[in-house]
Amino acid sequence: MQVFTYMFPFCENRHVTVFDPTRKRNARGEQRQQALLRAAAAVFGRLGYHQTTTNAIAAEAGVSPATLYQFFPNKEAIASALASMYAREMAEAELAIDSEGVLSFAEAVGELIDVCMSFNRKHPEFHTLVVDAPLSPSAREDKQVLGQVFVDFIAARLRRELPTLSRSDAAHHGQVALMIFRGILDELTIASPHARPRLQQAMRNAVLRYLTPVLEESKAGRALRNA
Amino acid sequence: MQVFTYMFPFCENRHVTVFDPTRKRNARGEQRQQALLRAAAAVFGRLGYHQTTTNAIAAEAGVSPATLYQFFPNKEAIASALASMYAREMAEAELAIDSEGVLSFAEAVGELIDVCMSFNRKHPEFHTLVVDAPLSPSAREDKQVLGQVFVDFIAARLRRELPTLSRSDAAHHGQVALMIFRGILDELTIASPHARPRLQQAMRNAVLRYLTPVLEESKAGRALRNA
DNA sequence: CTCCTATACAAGTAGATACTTGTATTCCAA
DNA sequence: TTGGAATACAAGTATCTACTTGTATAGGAG
Repeated sequence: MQVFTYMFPFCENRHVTVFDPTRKRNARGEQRQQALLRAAAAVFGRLGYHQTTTNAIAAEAGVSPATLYQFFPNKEAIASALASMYAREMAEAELAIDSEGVLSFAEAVGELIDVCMSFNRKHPEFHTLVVDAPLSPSAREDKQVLGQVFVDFIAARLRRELPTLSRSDAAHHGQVALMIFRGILDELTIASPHARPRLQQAMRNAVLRYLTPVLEESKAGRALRNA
Repeated sequence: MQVFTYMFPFCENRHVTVFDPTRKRNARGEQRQQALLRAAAAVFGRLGYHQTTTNAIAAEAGVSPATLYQFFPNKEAIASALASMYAREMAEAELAIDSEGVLSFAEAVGELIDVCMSFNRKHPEFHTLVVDAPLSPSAREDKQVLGQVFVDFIAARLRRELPTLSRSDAAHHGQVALMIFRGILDELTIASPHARPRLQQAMRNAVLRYLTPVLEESKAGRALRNA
């Protein structure tokens, strides 16, 4: 796989036959690129990452395979572009939750879970991209940052309720909450519409029931010490 | 892909050049088949299902690729044979838990989780086989049965504590417990040895904290009605 | 022994699919 | 208007890997 070929100005033959990251885009090109991303999202959503072929993406977008490679160096780059987009968008949505800080712990965590579930329902292809696709380093970082935002949200809320909780313990509980979320999300993405509401409720229960004892046990400890 | 070719008795050329499920094995053949399965397990464990090539399995076993196809019709069959073996073995181990029925709810569920975690640690390749590999119908059934054994174990224990709980609710909670288990297991399989004990504890906490309120809330309800 | 069959492998084939080549066409800035 | 750059695609190629072919050897039942 040749990612791209530099064509230096002093080079005789300057026409670009492979992807060139420095290439200028005109309006048509920008639209094509967006259309290709939309098409890729649709096909990834239908078939999953591995089953999706670049030819299928090109066909879905109504262009030839060669055209696709004018805009993306390879299949991974398409998945990475989408995954990065979604990861940043989702992280932003999480950061916007309760910016005034008026929600209770349970309300805030419930809202976090709802936001994440809605996002995954709105973009079903996100799941396969994050789970199955080999992403570029930069996309992997965006994905990792997204996870960190989730973890930090919960850690911050835990420490707001219980300032004596160490940062590392708070982060640990955030991470476990994320694992629980992902475990149930895996099923949610393949669940029948009929089964979904119950699972969504189970998701909230599972995460909150894991987290609240972290606060409760400590209150109990305080009560004991105060007695 | 040609799974096998029937060589009928009245056929002139009876030599078998592809896999034949009816073929008799001698001692050497049985050993080769086991060695191939062991080799496959090792490579699947190192590389995951998709990255593993049949050539790599043959090389690991020290045989030619052609020899491998004397014993298995295709790559999927190797994964399926392993997955079936493991799924049955694991289900058996789960069914053996607390056969005398002396453990408390929390002890029994804790034991279930320990058994499952140990098994996955002992056979790291099981995870990729179950998650990534396209299995044969029969292996898929074994996998599904394994999941059901986990769910039923928890459902039975829930109903033993709380006979008024409906079968379908009990099964639902068992399923959610399984999702939580899988979510944390995903991380456990890639966690550093240093991080593992804490995660194992988190696993027990997460599942038990999800399940115990099912019993507690109902006791609370009963207490209210009795007041 | 002797014949049939199981075992073994060197050296392939076949099919899928990510990606390229060469060239024609459109756009737009100067 | 015109030339260079961007867009577009028909028709490929290259590679990977699951799987076969043909043939040679070992082993056990009779």
